[in-house]
Amino acid sequence: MIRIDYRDGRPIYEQVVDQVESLALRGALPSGSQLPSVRQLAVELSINPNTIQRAYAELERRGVIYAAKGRGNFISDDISVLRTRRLDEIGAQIGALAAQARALGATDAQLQGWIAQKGEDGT
Amino acid sequence: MIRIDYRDGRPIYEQVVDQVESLALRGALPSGSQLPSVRQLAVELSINPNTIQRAYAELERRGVIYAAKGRGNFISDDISVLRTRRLDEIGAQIGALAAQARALGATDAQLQGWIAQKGEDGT
Amino acid sequence: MIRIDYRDGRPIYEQVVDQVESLALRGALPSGSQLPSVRQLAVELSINPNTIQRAYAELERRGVIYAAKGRGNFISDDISVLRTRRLDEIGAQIGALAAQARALGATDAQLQGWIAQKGEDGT
Amino acid sequence: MIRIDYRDGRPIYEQVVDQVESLALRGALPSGSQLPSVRQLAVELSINPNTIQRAYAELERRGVIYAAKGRGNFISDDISVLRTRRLDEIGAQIGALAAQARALGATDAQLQGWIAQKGEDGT
DNA sequence: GTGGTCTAGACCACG
DNA sequence: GTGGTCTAGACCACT
Repeated sequence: MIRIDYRDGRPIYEQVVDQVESLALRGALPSGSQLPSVRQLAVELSINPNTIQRAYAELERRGVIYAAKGRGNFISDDISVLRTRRLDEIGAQIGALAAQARALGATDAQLQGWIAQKGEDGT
Repeated sequence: MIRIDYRDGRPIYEQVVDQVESLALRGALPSGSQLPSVRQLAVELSINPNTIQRAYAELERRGVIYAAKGRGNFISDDISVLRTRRLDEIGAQIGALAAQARALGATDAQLQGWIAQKGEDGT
Repeated sequence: MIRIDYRDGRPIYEQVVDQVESLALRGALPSGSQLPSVRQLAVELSINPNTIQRAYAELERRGVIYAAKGRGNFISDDISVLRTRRLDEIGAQIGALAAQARALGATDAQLQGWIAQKGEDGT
Repeated sequence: MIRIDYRDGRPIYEQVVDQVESLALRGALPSGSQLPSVRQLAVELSINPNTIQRAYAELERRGVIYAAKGRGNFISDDISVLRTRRLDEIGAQIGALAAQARALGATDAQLQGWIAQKGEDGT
């Protein structure tokens, strides 16, 4: 379910955080569902438990999951709030990139093309 | 002309690279114009000459500038090519972000709003 | 009567202890009244009887309840003593927080506002 | 400047975070001033560098300090914002405790006494 | 068995 | 020399 790309320059714990967050925000991991334990996921991905621990701590800090000592880690209930917050962030990033593109001479048509849904008429 | 933000987590040499590249692509630094020498810019920014050297090396690798030994560093002639290449990169990033946003339930109207030019009717 | 919040980071036994103690000190559980049995409460809350056992042991240690072997657990008689002791603790905490606030530049007016009864003129 | 209390049940890294944050918010560590390096402070307190690293990471997350790779950690510029935020937190805590105290029968006089400045007429 | 903390030691990027 | 990441192994509190 989670994959580590060692060629990726980003730290492992960050890759884990992003993938779990993405799955949770998309609803692939429903609220209340239990995550694999720190040790179990560490074995599965063949990395150190401390690295998973760090990823889970960051996810809890972001409100994506909550930790119950002795029981496990679970997807948080208020995911929709996080989803809208994430959408705001993406919007800000797209806005900044669009401004950069315009400064380099991009036309509205180009911008439209970039955000157009890929394969929208795919069979 | 170039400013270093020490609070920024990004490395100093990267900040220099990005700012010079941005100025060149926008045309603020025309083709053939000479850049400040490594030592001069290092003194001006109060940072280590090695850091400037590294930034200039990266800029040369990207084709933004070229180094003429004993004479100095100059903005490359083929800036327009780099500009279109940079626009392609931005386009790819915006496309990826737009796909993410759609996966989280963003509407076309939202996407349109994000790329809309800010203050287009500003006085 | 007692509710467990699994999202709360605090251990379950501590949540049980705090809630029973609070009910007892407020008089909602009068002196001498019988508590649910360990097994019964464990079933009701769907948690391990060991956890309830630990909570009751802690409550007995604090003098909030007493255990009569073979008969059950009962609210202690000397609740008023515990209430004043608890008030002393709260007072110490408020005092420490007030000192912290003053060190950060809080005014007396702010402190007064914080301890002012909320909704004192509520209908 | 920083002291670890091993009898304190709280984790070491949290003690470091709280003490540095307190010093910064009170102005004892002015904005821009450099903190001891991770390794140096670890030696000074006779604890593992990783523990200090974790404390500094948390302080950076809170906006109290910023880290410049290869240069060191420095107190952030916008401390006043954090101070008011911290005061809001303290106010909320005092409010909650005051409500608890009232529920246990505390009088306004008692509350006033608790927030009264200690030793205000000390010679 | 589970999460949380800590130690010890190593490697890398940056300046 | 400095911060950032990772591994290995250990101990503790909680269920």
